Amino acid sequence: MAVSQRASDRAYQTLRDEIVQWELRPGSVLGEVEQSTRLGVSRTPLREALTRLMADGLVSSQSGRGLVVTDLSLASIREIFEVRQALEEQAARLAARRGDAAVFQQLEIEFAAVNELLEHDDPARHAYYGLVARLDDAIDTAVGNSYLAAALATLRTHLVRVRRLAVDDPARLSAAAAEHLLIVRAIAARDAELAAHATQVHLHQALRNIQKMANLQTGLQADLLHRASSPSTAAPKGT
Amino acid sequence: MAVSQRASDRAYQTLRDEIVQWELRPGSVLGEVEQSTRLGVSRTPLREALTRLMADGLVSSQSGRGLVVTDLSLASIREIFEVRQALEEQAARLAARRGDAAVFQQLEIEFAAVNELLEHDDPARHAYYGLVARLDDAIDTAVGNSYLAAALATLRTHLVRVRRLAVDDPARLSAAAAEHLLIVRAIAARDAELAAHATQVHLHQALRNIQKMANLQTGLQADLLHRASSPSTAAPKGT
DNA sequence: AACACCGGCTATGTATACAGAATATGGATG
DNA sequence: CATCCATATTCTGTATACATAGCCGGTGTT
Repeated sequence: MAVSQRASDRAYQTLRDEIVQWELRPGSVLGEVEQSTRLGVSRTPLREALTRLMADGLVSSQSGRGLVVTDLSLASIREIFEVRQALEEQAARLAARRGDAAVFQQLEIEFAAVNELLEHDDPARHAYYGLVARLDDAIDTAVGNSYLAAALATLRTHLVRVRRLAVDDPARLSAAAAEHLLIVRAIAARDAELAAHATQVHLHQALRNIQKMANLQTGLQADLLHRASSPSTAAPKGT
Repeated sequence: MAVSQRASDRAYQTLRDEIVQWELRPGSVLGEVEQSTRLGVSRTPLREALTRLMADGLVSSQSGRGLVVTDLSLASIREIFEVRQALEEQAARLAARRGDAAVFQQLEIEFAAVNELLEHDDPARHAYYGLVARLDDAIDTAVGNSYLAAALATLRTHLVRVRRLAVDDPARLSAAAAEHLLIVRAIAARDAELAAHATQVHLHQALRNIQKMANLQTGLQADLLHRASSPSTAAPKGT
């Protein structure tokens, strides 16, 4: 097995996935002994995993008493998007200047045909999000900036957490695909400023959609409790 | 003041300072036993410190065998500045919108009088860089975005490392202070776009200055060896 | 002489034991 | 009945012991 021989890596990835997938909800206390026994590793590698999670901002030490999964309020989502606007605009701009046009032309074709992807029976939208992930990878590669890539990587981790709240709106997904198409076209056409602007538009709409959904519900937090309580199977029971 | 009781914190800060101050040069191999004995802590907290340094991007595991202090080439400095442009422009813009004008008016007064600071006999420019640090803090506070603050914090760590290469130019420091003054004025006047543009100007000039100095020397690397020569510890391994 | 294999060594990765601190709890006293 | 203090428990933080894996050197064989 090439992946994750080290127990600390396994613990880190497991915990990170669980936090990102809302199996470990914000506010959950992560005791060392508790988690180490649960994950089947000793405390030493688990502590290393927790250290890395702290650096990611996924957990934080709650006033000296235990590590807790960080909260994800609507306010913090807005904060994440403020950083995202800055970094992704820059990434799109640089990718337009430096990218391999052929790569983005190929992506352009795929994004143009994304409606077919969305019509397939794919509740988790794996195909769609896989395409978005490939766009992210293509941008990272085109930019060729490890510091920017690292910053975007941690940011995207948080964004997966956000995604669990805002998905399931087919109309929004279709619109988002159209916005992505604009971005990809601009990059393929080597139009840096248009790529930057299109990215801004996309992020603005994405945040607006999240806020709209948050307003529909009577507070975001209340919904999280329901949505995260029924993990993988079945439809959430209507409230 | 609950400062760094934990041995892992002390080890982290010590190592981070040494890396940033070029006492531990790029390429230095950080063996666990070696460093733990040197710093007087056991391997466990030292490993935690190294984990955090890896997350910061100050050390990296060189092909799985041993942790080494990351390189800081001219290319990577350019990469750092690309991220910095994105983040600091956004920070300046948001600070202009949300900041307490009084705070920045006070900073404006101090930056206007910065030439007096520079004339004092202060080879390390502590007073000047202290003022810049207070501006950074004021911006962070004004923005009120923990994700942005965190991203800027790690970035600034790398920038201190860069600073060790590019300082010692009084003319540039004076010009930089003038650029800072423009930024502070724009924020105090609540002019977000001007603050963003002034920040871009400042960063452009700062990078240009670094590149100019790099060109004067016959390659940056050769100079690093001389400037950072602190022969006591950790010469790069090999030979 | 060159290459391959083997043995030892050093380094990391993990587990566990130990110490100190903080908190909760219970009993006693005002 | 409330409050305060003492004690016990449980947690984190640290140290050390142990296992394992990857390199280096040596030696033997081709």
